[in-house]
Amino acid sequence: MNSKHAIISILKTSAFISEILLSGLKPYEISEQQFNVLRILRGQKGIAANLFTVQDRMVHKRSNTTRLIDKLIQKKLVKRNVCIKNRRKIELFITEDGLDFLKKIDPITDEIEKKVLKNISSKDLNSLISILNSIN
Amino acid sequence: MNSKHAIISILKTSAFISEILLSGLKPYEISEQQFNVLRILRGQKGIAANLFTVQDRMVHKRSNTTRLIDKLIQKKLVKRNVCIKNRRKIELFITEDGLDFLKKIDPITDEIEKKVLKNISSKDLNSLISILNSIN
DNA sequence: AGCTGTTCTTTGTTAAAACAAATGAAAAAT
DNA sequence: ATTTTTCATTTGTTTTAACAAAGAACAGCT
Repeated sequence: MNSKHAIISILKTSAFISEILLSGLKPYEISEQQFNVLRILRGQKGIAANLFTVQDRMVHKRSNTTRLIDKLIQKKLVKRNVCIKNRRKIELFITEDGLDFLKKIDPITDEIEKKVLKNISSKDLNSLISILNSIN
Repeated sequence: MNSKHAIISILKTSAFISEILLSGLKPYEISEQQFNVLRILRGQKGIAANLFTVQDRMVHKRSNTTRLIDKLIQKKLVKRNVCIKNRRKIELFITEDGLDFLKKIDPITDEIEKKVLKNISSKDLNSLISILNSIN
């Protein structure tokens, strides 16, 4: 009975946040997924990531990561090399341009994130995180 | 600091649930959004819904509701009339076929919903719902 | 070496989402 | 009564997601 409510709340809240984030990103002509990949690569701190690694950390695992990254490479935000040790694998890095780009957008997403959660107490925020993390 | 964690948890959990739901729906060849619209129309209990009403209750508000409903009409799960009182509006109803279809799928989604949340106590479930509802 | 199976990534194709603009109908204004 | 404005939905176009299948590279085996 409550399961259904909880599921709907999660899905709706997520869609609500996504829509706000997307409209914040729009002026910069980058999709939510591209933005996520870029942040994953920044999180690597110079260590190469292959497609599987990226996909594993992505929010939406069903999307076509190759083509998503193609777009980022077109924009020169990401660099792709073939791995010398295992030529099936690729090595992905964020470029300097990519880092600059993120630096420009960070304050915007930070503000959105804070704004969205402004009514939630710090205690509730922690409960929320821990409950959600026990789901997946 | 925690805002970012919370946002990511919400988005990831939602994507996780969506993917499971989608794979449950797949054998029935209906998308998550089509399924949602169908449930919204069932919730109307015979009262006509117009596009705006449906869109307002949908999880993803950016999608093209006209074409989404076209698909449901093709499948004869939904009926669309022009409203006589105001011919700009349309009247949407779920058909008998639509109700039967949902009756067939309900147990599957119910089971998924329960399974996904099986580790969450009833108390936590209620906190979760109330925290999320205070976001949007 | 040649064959077989497995891994990692790409490509092709179809369906759906995202956005802008257009249509048609009613209401309001002149 | 005609024009303008607003409303509700549809249509057109481009981008992205979803899925299946192919391709290239490696590892293990005989």
